[in-house]
Amino acid sequence: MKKQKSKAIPPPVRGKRGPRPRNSVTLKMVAREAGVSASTASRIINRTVNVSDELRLAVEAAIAKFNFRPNAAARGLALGKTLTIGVVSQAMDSPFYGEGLRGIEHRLQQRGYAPLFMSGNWQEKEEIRCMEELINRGVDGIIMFAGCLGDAALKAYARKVPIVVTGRLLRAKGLVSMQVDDRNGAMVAMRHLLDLGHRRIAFVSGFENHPDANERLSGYRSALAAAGIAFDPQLVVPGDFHEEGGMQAVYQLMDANIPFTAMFCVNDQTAYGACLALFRKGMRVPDDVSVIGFDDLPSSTYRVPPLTSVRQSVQQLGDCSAEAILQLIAGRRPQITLPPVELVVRESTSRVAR
Amino acid sequence: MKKQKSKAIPPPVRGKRGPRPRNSVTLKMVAREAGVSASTASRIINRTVNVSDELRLAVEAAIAKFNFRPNAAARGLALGKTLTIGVVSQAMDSPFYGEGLRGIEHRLQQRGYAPLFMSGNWQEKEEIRCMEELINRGVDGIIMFAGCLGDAALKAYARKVPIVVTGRLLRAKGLVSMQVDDRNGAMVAMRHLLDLGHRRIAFVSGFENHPDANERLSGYRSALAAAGIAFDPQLVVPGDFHEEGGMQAVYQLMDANIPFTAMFCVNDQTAYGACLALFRKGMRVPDDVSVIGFDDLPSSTYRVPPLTSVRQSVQQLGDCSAEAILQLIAGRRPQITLPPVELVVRESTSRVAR
DNA sequence: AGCATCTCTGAAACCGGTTGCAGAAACCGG
DNA sequence: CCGGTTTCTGCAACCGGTTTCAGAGATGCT
Repeated sequence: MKKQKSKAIPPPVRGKRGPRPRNSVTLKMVAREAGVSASTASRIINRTVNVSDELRLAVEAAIAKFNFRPNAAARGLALGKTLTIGVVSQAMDSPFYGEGLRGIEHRLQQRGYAPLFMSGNWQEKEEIRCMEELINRGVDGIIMFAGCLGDAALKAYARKVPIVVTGRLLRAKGLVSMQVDDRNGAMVAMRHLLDLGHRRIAFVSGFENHPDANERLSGYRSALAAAGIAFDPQLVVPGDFHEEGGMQAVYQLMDANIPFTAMFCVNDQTAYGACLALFRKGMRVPDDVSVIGFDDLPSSTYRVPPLTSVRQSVQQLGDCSAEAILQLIAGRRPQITLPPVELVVRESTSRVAR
Repeated sequence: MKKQKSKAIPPPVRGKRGPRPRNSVTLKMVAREAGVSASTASRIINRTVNVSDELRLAVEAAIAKFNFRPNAAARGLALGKTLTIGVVSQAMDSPFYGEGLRGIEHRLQQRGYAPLFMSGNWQEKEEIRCMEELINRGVDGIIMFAGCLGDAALKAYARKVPIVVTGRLLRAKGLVSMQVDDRNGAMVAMRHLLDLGHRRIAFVSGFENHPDANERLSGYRSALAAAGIAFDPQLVVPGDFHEEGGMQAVYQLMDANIPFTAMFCVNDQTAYGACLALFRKGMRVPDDVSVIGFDDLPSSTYRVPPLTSVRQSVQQLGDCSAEAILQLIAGRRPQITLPPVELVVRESTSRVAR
């Protein structure tokens, strides 16, 4: 007889608790105003069952009067869902991620979900922190936008919460991956340069072993092979997916006196850096060197000269990821196809000088 | 005697409810594992009171064993706070907002808060939707980053939740505003151009009546006045804070045959557009026309040529806003000062051609 | 030893919603 | 006019934490 249930203690309705200056209207208040119970009010709000018109109108009036909005935390707690999707990317201020995030935000919003963005800053450890944080905030799903977390870890997380990951191919339960056709995009870019008569084409890559970089390199090599041009490893220079990498690549090539008439950059930011370095070296784009990027960031339209690039619509990638995670949450196996890559010819490429 | 508390109804511990496949470890499970009650476990986790070392270790072990992380929704509900700050900006994919958001994110994260970003897309109605959504999600505070919502509405919201707003001056209870020194920044930019000998300086503005644009215009006029140059309204052209506006401005000036040797653009994006339009018109920057921007976006470093600009560190602005909202929540009246604006001279400005 | 204090700990009341269950009211057919 | 349905509605039990309050030991003091 550990302790025998009260009765000796007539529940002494304790007064207000300490910290409760919450400035919010509660369901109970609405219900009282409308002269119904909280349950009924809840049911009316969620259209769970039919109720008489009379009550419905009364409740709706009360809601309007108080401008009542149900507390999301409470609802989340009761329902076990938060209508929130976690999004892990690398940096908010990167034009690449920014565009993707916009796509995600737009799609989620129109479905009543809100995104919770977190940045991993290109560090696996930070990404893990983000995942943990998102999970214990109870997000209904997670979109990992071009992250660098290992496949195994990702699969493990997928057992706790639905996940959509972009930028790699990976199959697992509760997980969907989406990847743009890097290889094909690279071939499209290369074909453009080859058509313009270029034969010495440099490739500025990204971080070593980054899947996107590898795929694009693979496309680069295939296109060369298809054109019957021998692959010259000297023309492949590592980068960092940022402007700085593009600049260094140009300096490295020119300092080593390696001749080239065109550059295929792993992404637009790298191309920006390359253009600047070429400018510093007194080379004109495209008259002396043609430059082509990948991603077609919005700002590429406004570069001087406007940059030729391979469009993969990062925004659309984000949009599709959002759609996929929603379907995954709904229990369907999403079958989403990304739009094909597309060459956008502007003014940074031209026929090779003879 | 409304209804006399049970006793007739021996609380028939109902079995598991329908939808509860939640894959989470609960405090109760941890407590049971450690052989203590939930209350004690909670106290240990939050360091609310002293407990014997023995129990603490037991609980910590259990937490580690299950990798327990308290459910944020439940905690939020109980505490009345969510450790979440709502952030309303205009667009995630804008380099300007992206940078600010990054500053906010970084600061919040190191204080254990998470940002909930929402975009208003330059529409007051959308901003209202964001505010409502954030409030009923129970955010602890809101940062309105360069928003366009009316002052009155903002003040009204400030009575429900602490607010920090950037880009305008406004005093109200529960509200703090932060503004960069637009006027002074504009004067710094102008002084630079004037020092280089320019006399016909165009100003490309933003949306009409936008406070930032007005302040910068005011600085433009003051600098002219200080240099003893008459203000020529023909040289002031409206824009849209985007590249497109900068392009149109150049076309408008040149089509009207209005001579100018330099342009002061209301922000960097406008300057990008101006540079492109000048390029299209066959004018060289800076040889024929000097161009200066405002904001010093990261990508300005990598333009061709690198853009001279007034640095206001949007990231730092975000950082300060985050600090301010945290202080406001803590009940202190924040006393934050932004770093002063700073001229960054690069290669888009040069001495006027004679 | 006896009584007042102090320190820990657990039961139970909350936070603000949702929902299973059952009772009440309205509706029906015989 | 009555039992059987069907439709509504309210009570109370959750969701997973935090916190008040009181009870149990341990300690201190006379």
